[in-house]
Amino acid sequence: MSDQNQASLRKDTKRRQIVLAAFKLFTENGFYATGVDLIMRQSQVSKRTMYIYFPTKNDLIVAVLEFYRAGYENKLNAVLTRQDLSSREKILVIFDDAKNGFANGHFHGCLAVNAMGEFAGKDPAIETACRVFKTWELSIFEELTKELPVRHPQDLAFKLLVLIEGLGAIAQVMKQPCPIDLDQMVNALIDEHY
Amino acid sequence: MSDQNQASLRKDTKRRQIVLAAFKLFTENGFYATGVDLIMRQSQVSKRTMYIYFPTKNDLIVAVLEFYRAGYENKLNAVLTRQDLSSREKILVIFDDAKNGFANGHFHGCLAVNAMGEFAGKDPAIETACRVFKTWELSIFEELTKELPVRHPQDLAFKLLVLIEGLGAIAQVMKQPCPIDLDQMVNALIDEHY
DNA sequence: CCGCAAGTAAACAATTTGGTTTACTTATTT
DNA sequence: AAATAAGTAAACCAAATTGTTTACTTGCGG
Repeated sequence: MSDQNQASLRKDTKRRQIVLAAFKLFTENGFYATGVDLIMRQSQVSKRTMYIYFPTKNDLIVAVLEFYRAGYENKLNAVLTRQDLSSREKILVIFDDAKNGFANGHFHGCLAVNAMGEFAGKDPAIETACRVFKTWELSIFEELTKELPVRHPQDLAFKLLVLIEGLGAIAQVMKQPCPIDLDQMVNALIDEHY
Repeated sequence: MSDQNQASLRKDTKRRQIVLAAFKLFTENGFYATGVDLIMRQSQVSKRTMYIYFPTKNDLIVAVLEFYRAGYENKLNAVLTRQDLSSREKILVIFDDAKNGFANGHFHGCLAVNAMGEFAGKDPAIETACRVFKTWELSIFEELTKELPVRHPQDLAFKLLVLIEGLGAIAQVMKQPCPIDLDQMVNALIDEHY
C-alpha cells in the first residue's frame, strides 16, 4: 500500500467521523436546526478540519445524503443476498424490512424527503442529491419487477415506490403500527400486473 | 353585532394576515429557514402585534398547520359538493385533485410532514398538530369507504391514505409527472375490498 | 532527524435569530 | 370630545449562526 493510500485512509477516517455524526444529528434534529459546532464536537474534529473536507455546511449535507443512500444500499444487499429468494419474495422482504424500520418509534422519515422540505428551491446540489436517492430507490424496484413476468414492470415499480414512500411518511407522523397486511397488499399490486 | 365581535373581527384580520404570510413562507422556504422578521414584513404587521397573537414562533407554526388543514377541508368540500357523486367517485375526485396539485411543479410536499421533519422530538404541540392533520385526512377517507359495500373499510381508508401520501412525497422530490394511471390503481384498491 | 501533511484549539468576524420594550399613532365608541 | 383598545416603528438584547484565521502540535516517511 502506497503512502498516498495510507494518507487518504487517514483522511477518510476523519471524513467518515464527520459524516457519521452529521448524519445522526441531521436525522434526529433536522438540517437547519443542527449547527456545525455541534457536529464538530460530536465528531471529535476541529472546525478547521471540518471546513477542509466540507467548505460549506451544504456540501456536508450533500455528502450525508449520499452516505444515507449507500447505507441503505448495503443494508438491502445484506438482506436480499442472504437467501435464495425469488424476485417477488425479494420485493416482499424489502417491505417487511421497511415495516420493521418504520415501527421502531425512533423513525424520522426519509432523510431525502426531509432535506427536500428544508432546501427545495434553495440549493440545487441538495435537490439533486435528494432526487438521486429516489431515482436509485425506483431503480431497485425496476430491477426486480423486470425479472417478473408482468406487464408494464416500470409502472409496477413506481407503484411500489409510492407505497413504501407513503408508509414511511405516515409512520413518521403517526408513530402508530401500520394496521394493514402489507404482504397481501404488495402481492395484490403485483398480481394485478400479470 | 356587539363591540366585542367587531373588535375580534379586526383582531382576526391581523391574525389572518400573519398566518397567511407565514403559511406561504413556511411552505416555500421551510420553518427554521423562515425568520419572524420576514413574516412580519410580509404580513404588514409590527413585531409587537405578532407577539401579542403568537408569543412564540412555534405557536405561530401550530396555527399555520391548523390553517393548512382548514384550507384543505374547504377545498375538499368545494370539490366534493359540486356535483352529486357516488362515494367511489368522490374518492376518485380526491385523487384527481391531488394529482393536479402535485403536478404544478411548485408543490412543496405536505406541510405536516415537513414540519414533522423539522420538529419531531422537539415541540410536542407541533407534533400533535401534525398528527391531527393526518388523523383528519384518514377520517375523510374512512367516511367515504364506510359508505361503500366493502369489507374492512378502515383498512381500505388507510391504504388510500398511504397512496396519496406516497404520491405527494415522490412529487415533492422528483418533480416529474406521475407516470401511472391513478384511477385504475384506486379502483383496483377499492375492488379488492369487495 | 528533519520536513511536511494533517490536525487541533480558540479567538474572531459578521450576520441573523427569536424575543422585549418603549414611545408614539390611530380608530372607534360612548 | 375623551377614553380606550389596537397597532406601529424602531431601538435593543443575548444568544447562536456560518465561516475565517492564527498559532500551535502531532505523527509519519524519506
